[in-house]
Amino acid sequence: MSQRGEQAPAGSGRPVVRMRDVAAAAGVSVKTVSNVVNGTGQVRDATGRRVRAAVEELGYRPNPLARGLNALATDTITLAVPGLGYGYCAPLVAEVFDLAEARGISVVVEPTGGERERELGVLRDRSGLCDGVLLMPAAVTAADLAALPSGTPAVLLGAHLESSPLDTVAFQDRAAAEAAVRFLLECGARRVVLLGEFGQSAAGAAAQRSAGHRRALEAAGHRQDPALVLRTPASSREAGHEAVRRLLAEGTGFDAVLALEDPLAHGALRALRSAGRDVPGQVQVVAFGNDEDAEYAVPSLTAVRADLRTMARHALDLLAARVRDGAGGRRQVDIPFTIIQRESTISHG
Amino acid sequence: MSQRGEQAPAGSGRPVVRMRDVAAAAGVSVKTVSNVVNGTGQVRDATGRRVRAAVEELGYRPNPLARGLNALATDTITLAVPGLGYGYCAPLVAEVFDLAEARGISVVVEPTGGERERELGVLRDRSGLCDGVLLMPAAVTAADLAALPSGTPAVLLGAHLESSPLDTVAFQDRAAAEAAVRFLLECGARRVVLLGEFGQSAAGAAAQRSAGHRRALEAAGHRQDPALVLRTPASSREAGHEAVRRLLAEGTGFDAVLALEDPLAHGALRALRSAGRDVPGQVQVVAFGNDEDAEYAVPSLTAVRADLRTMARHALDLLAARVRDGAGGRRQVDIPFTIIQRESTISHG
DNA sequence: CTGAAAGCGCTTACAG
DNA sequence: CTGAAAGCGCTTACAG
Repeated sequence: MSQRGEQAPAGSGRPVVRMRDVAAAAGVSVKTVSNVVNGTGQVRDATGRRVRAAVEELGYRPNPLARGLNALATDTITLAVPGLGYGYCAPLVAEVFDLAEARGISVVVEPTGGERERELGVLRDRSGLCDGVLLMPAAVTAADLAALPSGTPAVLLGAHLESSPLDTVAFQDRAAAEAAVRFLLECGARRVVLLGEFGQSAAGAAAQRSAGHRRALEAAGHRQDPALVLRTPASSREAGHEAVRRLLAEGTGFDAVLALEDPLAHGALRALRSAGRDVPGQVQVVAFGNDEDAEYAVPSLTAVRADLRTMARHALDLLAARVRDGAGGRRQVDIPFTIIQRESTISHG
Repeated sequence: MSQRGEQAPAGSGRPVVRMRDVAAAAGVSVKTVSNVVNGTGQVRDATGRRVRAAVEELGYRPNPLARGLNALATDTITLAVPGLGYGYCAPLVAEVFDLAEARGISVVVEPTGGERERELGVLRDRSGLCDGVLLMPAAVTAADLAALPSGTPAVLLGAHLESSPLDTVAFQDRAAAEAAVRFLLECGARRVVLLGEFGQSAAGAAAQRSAGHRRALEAAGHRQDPALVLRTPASSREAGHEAVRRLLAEGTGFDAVLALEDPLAHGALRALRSAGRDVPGQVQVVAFGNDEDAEYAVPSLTAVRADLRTMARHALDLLAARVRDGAGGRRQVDIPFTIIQRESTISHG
């Protein structure tokens, strides 16, 4: 006997209509209802109509939980990001939503706060709930990932974790930073401040970008002055503002700023303005980011922009392949970038 | 017989460890494992240890789908918003995540694109997948909601839908707009432009805010000049820029702008700057929003700010009560607001 | 084209 | 304190 009979669950006030109820109403078996609802098997026209009428009549909706329990597939993926407020998380999440929807899969966003334990937790615990995980790693290391029992299919988003076992879609961070600094040098800059938050991870995006900064300087016969590498406690506007304000107060000379995240650049602009420095006349500014704020900043910000939609598409493709084909050689996709020139740099050539 | 036996599902490479496997390994029944895993019932210390060891050993993780199927509760809520790029969606989603996590419930974000059909679809189809729905309505009407088979518990977020049957947490939009306009009048403004995107819905936030605008003007002995109500096609910076640019080109006189969304105000600022109008000297600007951009705009923006965290908290409380207690009188919570004075208005008193 | 049975992985009464 | 059975709502082979 059903433990609930025809009753709704206590307190919910929601009548539960089961496939069985529809079958009874239509005078067919549960299997036939299932066939009609899912378009599987063959169903006679008349039967189909009768079933659909009953579905309509009773307001039947299939229970995805029960369906998923059988399929061992949920048509759901988990997207784990530090948080919607971090860097390009929000726009990237939006792109993933968009593409996933077109493919008929749901997306569950799981914030990790950029904490190692929570990043690992997602990989460990979301198995049953979703077909795969898209993780934007902040604190987790390649060793952590290698130690994980190879569970849920997963794809890393954003940064390369060199020896990690997982598929990765990453920005060409080092190349992008290198290009940005080269660009600034061509614009006449000589002393380029690197402004950003550096995590522990030597493989993280910030480290890659820092390496690019150094290489571009060295290629041009300069060297990376440690005084010009500003490590901020966060990637906020406030952090950018404070770091540049302090640099100005110290009297350290510089003529350009490369900000690793958009908000830092906005803070830097404000500090420069307060100090009466002209941008781009005295100091040029370039920011990593995809932010529409960049266009509306004063002056508008020259930006190193990665194509988040392309990133989202590759990530979903890799994950789908992984879910379908299981383990196998690690795959890696690099996302290119473009420099969008705006008012914060001196146009040239 | 199990259809999978000891095999992993084809292609996934993921070994599935079931409760039954743990039970076998620990030499107990499935029920006992369940007791240990969930902390239900009584379990002897030694048994508990043995079970936990087996769990660890085999890397067992409970399947939440199966658990949910029984409980008819999923500890998951669906948060349906137009999209992360819309208005205050992203920060509100972030707040909901935060609070939900602390309560141990997962949040699935479902973008609706602000389309009526998709908004209704969420309410109809997410029943099995979650315990309740938080919906930020954009296109749906009270009549639509009334016509819905009373299914999933749901709470409306943001705007009041007067005769809707659902619980609501809303901003005091009309009162806020009224206060903002009154504030501008006290700052010496006389002709206050209302800049925003108005949906079809007469009950929407924009309509409420427009009503507040009118009432404040009338209370001060002015009247709402239709030429100063700018209906934008979107709530983007671009739309704000274009609308104000056109108003300036037409030569219509005005000395203040109340923007219904933050980005519109940024666009307006840019148009004013291009036209050489001093802000706040010639034109004062106030924006609805919670945006940290407002602080870093040039000039920084005076904002009407609602407390999104408070809104998120009330929404979760209402939904939890609804899930727990079922149908009953409709509840409604109003979220207050504050005006944050910054550089875009002339300080007074 | 349709049905009766077994199963997905877990929990909930019911017995001991 | 622990177990064997029935059930959650659906689907998947297997028969007809």
